This record gives sequence, structure tokens and C-alpha cells, in this order.
Amino acid sequence: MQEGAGHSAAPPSSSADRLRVLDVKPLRSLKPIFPPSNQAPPLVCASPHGPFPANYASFYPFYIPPLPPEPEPPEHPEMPPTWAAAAPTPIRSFTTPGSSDATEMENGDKEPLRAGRKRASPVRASGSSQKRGTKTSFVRTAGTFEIPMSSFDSETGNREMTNYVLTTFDGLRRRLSQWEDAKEAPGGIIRRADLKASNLLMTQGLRTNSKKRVGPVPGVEIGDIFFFRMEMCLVGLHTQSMSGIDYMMVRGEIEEEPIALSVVSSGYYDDDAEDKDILIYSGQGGAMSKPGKQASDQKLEKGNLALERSMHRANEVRVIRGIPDAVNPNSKVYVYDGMYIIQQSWMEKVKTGANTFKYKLVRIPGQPDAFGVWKMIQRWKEDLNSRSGLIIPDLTSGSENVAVSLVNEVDDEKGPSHFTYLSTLKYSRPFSVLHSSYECSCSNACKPGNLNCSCIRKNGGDFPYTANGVLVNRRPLVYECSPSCPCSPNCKNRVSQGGPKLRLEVFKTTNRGWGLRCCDPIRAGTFICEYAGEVIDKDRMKWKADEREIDEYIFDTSRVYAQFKWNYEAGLLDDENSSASSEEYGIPSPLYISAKEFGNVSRFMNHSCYPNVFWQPVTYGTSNESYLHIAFYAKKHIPPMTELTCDYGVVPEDSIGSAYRKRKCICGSLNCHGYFGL
DNA sequence: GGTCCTTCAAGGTT
DNA sequence: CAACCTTGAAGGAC
Repeated sequence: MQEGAGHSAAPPSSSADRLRVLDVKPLRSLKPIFPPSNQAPPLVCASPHGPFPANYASFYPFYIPPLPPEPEPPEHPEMPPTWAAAAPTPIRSFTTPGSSDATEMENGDKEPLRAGRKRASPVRASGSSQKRGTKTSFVRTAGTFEIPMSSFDSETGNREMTNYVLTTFDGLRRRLSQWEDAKEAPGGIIRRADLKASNLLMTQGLRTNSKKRVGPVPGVEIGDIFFFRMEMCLVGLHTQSMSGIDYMMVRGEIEEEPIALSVVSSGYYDDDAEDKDILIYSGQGGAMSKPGKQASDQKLEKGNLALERSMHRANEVRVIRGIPDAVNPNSKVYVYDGMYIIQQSWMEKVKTGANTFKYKLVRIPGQPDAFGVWKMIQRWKEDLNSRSGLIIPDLTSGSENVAVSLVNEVDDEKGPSHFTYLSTLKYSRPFSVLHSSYECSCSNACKPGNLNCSCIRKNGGDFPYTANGVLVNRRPLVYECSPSCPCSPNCKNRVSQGGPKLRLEVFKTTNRGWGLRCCDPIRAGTFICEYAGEVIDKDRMKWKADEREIDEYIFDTSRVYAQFKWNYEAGLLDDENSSASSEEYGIPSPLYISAKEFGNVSRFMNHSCYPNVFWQPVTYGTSNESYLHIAFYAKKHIPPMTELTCDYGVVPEDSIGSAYRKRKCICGSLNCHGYFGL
């Protein structure tokens, strides 16, 4: 199966005085802004006039006229529909009366934050002319969002909204982290980009499932992973920023009583979380809640009382398992493990001598494995032989730093057809000399914010990666440090070099040949692998087309790729003259890579019209020339053992490769294009 | 609707 | 690396 490529150029983003905004303490000014895209007519939306529940500000970022054909519910949980699928025609502007032309700043904005705001900002809030808390209108524009705008309901969500909220959150979070890394945040240091980002979204009402509920949360699926507590708050899975027990008041037999909605188990208390179907959860308060203070007995109140009541009512409780992140030892991964029932409760004297409540939660049978998958992978790690369907422990034969296993749990095929494993690109002859090579003069690792570093300057002054190696933004071209740069090999600007660092696995799918997946949880923006193979030139491409040679392993940057938005595009965050950070790729000339004879794990990645991986051109040099590479990054958080897929693109009719037939797509997503290019 | 308080964070430092 | 320290914001309680 194949892959494809994109094209087109864009100016590098600039980075001048954009940070002044961070001076403003409440940061209310940093509201998300979605500049109109040149791809689609801007969508102007306005909030209806309520009434709204008391606890949230009205906010309708998007409005779409009612759609005649209601899409079928997705069969594949990972494949939400997009608005594009549901609304093939351009979306027209829509504005509700009364909110059309607000020009005032929002209350609380003391001054214009930046000169370009008036011009650049398509977003205006007209809060000041109305009584707070009654009506607040927002006008928004949105460009080419993959994220659906068929509905925005902050009370009740769906898969589209969760994806939208999480993508926005993480894009903003990465951007704030980038500034923090570069020490570019004046006055206000952003120590906690996660909190800052979520605070901004919360303030804007950009959240979903804000209404508390017992049971499943629309748009959140069992097995979904999160890297911050705030992510779970924003999508309504667990709305406590720190507390482990989320609950709500309901009418009881006599009076109102609390019932538990969800719990997060992350090892702070002495929980027993070894069994994949059973969780012994400790109550809150008392013993450990006040470090340094004398431990005290827990009381039957708040969350503890809620768990107790929920046990008697036998209502289901969502369980989120917090697990140390092997990739980032400092942080945790939260796995949504589905519904549990509280079977038992008791009081126990713990080591500190304090009485602690304990609750035995048992997983409701019949749910897909989530935490169970993690436990399974852990077992494989301890004993590779316990892995069923294992054919080869390392199909790269040591070519990569991390072994890539080959498994087939589906049938008895023993492996894909022959190819030679090659861990990087092979330029058979001089090709794609982008420009003269560049190199920095940094003595140690290149430091974000150091504009003396010419590699950083190449990236418009931005360090492309956060401190933990996550790509901040998609951009025309990522300039990494070259082997010839004097900076140390562990310089953070070499993320895509040196091959995969995650435990990838080539496996047999049920209906589309071999595929690629990963045993590790993957954070959005993480580098996964590059597309290795032989670089071929235009003549060779033409020859292949003329000869009708079927090469399913071509990567072609000149194909047309589905547009999507990944960066946090806040006009406020960037210099007014930069069109924010462009997600259009800029490559001087098309690059064709064939992985038919020589290739790495990337050649096994299948196509999806709703992929979880995207490609990004990256360049770095060898001796005195710079070469282009195609690197794959995670588009969103990807749970372990989820198939990795990317967009193969479509071959334009007039291109060299158009002699190839189109291939029927079986990705199963609602917005499936029906075919992809080959 | 404030204001105080609690809270199974997240990072950093030692 | 575990223990400790610092900063931090949501939501509940009153």
C-alpha cells in the first residue's frame, strides 16, 4: 500500500514581539483565534442567544447550517466524520443578528495587545455591552479544520469535539512550552504550559461534556490516553484538576447525596492496581493529603461519601489508570479503562497509622481491553516468548537502535515479501540539493532562544521541538542540526535522526496486509520514523509509469494530501505579518522515494483517510549539502497497539504517476475519500 | 457570587 | 532516583 506527499511553499514564521501578550496576568487576552484559511471560505459563527446553563459561558465557535443527510454513526471508533464529509459544499457565512459586528475588546482587556490585532483578528467578543453572565456572544471564524463543525455543544460532546478540543489544547500547550524553553516569555514565566493552555480554553468555554454525567462520556473511548489531567477535564472525562474522585450531587431518598462519577488511580495513595480488572482504591483526605502534617483518619465525606453511596446504588464509575510514562519518566500517562462497579468498601489502618477508606472496584465485563493491553505488553517485555504470533524478534536485524518485531496473530503467513532493510534514505546520485548547507557554531547542545544559532535562525527563530522532543508545529520545512554541526550529538534539534526510538511492530492486519503499530503510548507530535528508501528522479518515475511497473512503495511529495490543521493558530501569538505558522509544506522540487527494494518500517504504514500520523519534510546536511527527509510524527495521542496510518495522498491527474490506477480505500472512516493514489 | 480550601499535578532541584 | 519544594488552578463548600 502506499503513501503520498504534499507540496507548496510558505514563508517562515517570524517571532518578534509576540510575547508581550504574556505580560497580562490573567492572560485572558490569549484567546484562541482561527484565521481564515485560503482553502475554504471563512466560516463565521455566532452563538445563539441562550438560555445557557448557569455554569458556563455561551460559546459557539462554529455554526453550520443544518445538514440534510445525517451521517451514520461511525463504525470504526477511531474514524470520526469530518464536516467536509457531511458538508461537501463550501460552508457559508452565518451570523446571528445582534452579534455581527462587535468591535470592542472583551472586558478585562486593558489595552490592545498588539498592533496587528485589529487587522488580524477575525474574532471578536462583545461581552462588554451586555450583562455578564446572561448573554455573551462570540463571533468566530474557522478555516480548514478537519475538526468538524457540525456541532459544538459544550455540554454534550462527540468524537469530533473531543479531538478538536484536545488538538487545540495540545497545540497551544506545545507553543507555550516552546516559549518557555526559549525563555521568551517576558515577565510571566510559564512554568506550567498545560495549566496555562487549559485555562485559556476553559475561559473561552472551549471544552466539551461540561455537564457531569454517570457512565460513558460521549466522544471518549475506552483505551484513550491522556498526558495531562487537564486534558481529561477539558473533555469531561474527569473534571477535577487534581482530586482523584469526581462526583456530583443527585437526589437521594431523603436528601441530596453525592455519587461518584470517575476516579483516577495514579499511585499517590497506596492503591492496589495490579489486576487488570480489579482496582483497590483509597479514599481521599486524612493520611497523605497534607505532606509534612500528621496523618489523620479519613472522614466519610466528599469523594469518600460519593464512593460509598455509589456502591449502594451500584452505579457505574469510570476508572482512569495513571501509569508512569516510560518515555518521559517525569510524567504519567492516563488510560481510560472504562466502567467499573464498586463491590466492596472497608476501612483499613495504613502504615502511617491513620484509618483509610478502601474501595474495591471491579471492571464490568465485555468492555474492550485498555489497561489490560498495557499489562499484556508488560508481560511481553519480561518474556518475549510469551508473545503470541511472534515471527521475528527484530526484522531490522539490528539496523535500528530499537528492535522491531514481526508478528502475525491472524493467519499463517510468515512475513511480507522480500525487501532489504535500510534505515535511512539512499540518494543514488546527487539530488535535491536544497541550498548550501548550514551549520551552527554551538559548542554544546543548541539552546532554544539562542538566536546566534544559525540552525535555529533557519527555523525562523523557533526551536522546532519542545524539551522532551515533541514537534511543536508543522511547518514548511524543519531544519535540524547536521552531523557536521559542532553541537553535541544529544542536541535536541536532531530528533528525526537516528531512527525510531519507540517499540514499533510490523503485524498482519485482518484485511489490508501488513501494517505498523507501536507498543508504546505515543504523544502527539512525537517522531515515529522517517520514510527510508531509494530516492528516485523524475525520469525514473516516468519510466515506471510508462512501463506500468507497479510500485506500491512510492512516496511522492507532489501528490495532493488532505488538508488538516494541527498547529495552534492564534493570530495573537505570532507577529502580525506572519500568516501565523504555516502548515503548508515548502519543498523546492518534488521528492520521490521508492521503498520497494530498500526500505524501513515506514513502508508498512497503511493509508487512512483519518490518519493518526502525518509526514513533515525535514532537512539536515551531510558534508556540504543538505538533503531532504520525510519524517512521520504522531498527529494525536496514540494508545499502544493502535495501527499507525497516514494519508497516502492522491496523484494529480496530470502528474507522472497518474498512469497508476487509483486504489480503493478501505480505511472505513466516515470521511473516507473512497480511494487513494497509487 | 466571592473567598477559602482541598486536591492521587507537573516540574524542577537536591 | 526518591524525596522534597514550588507553583498552580478547578471546583466544591460555605
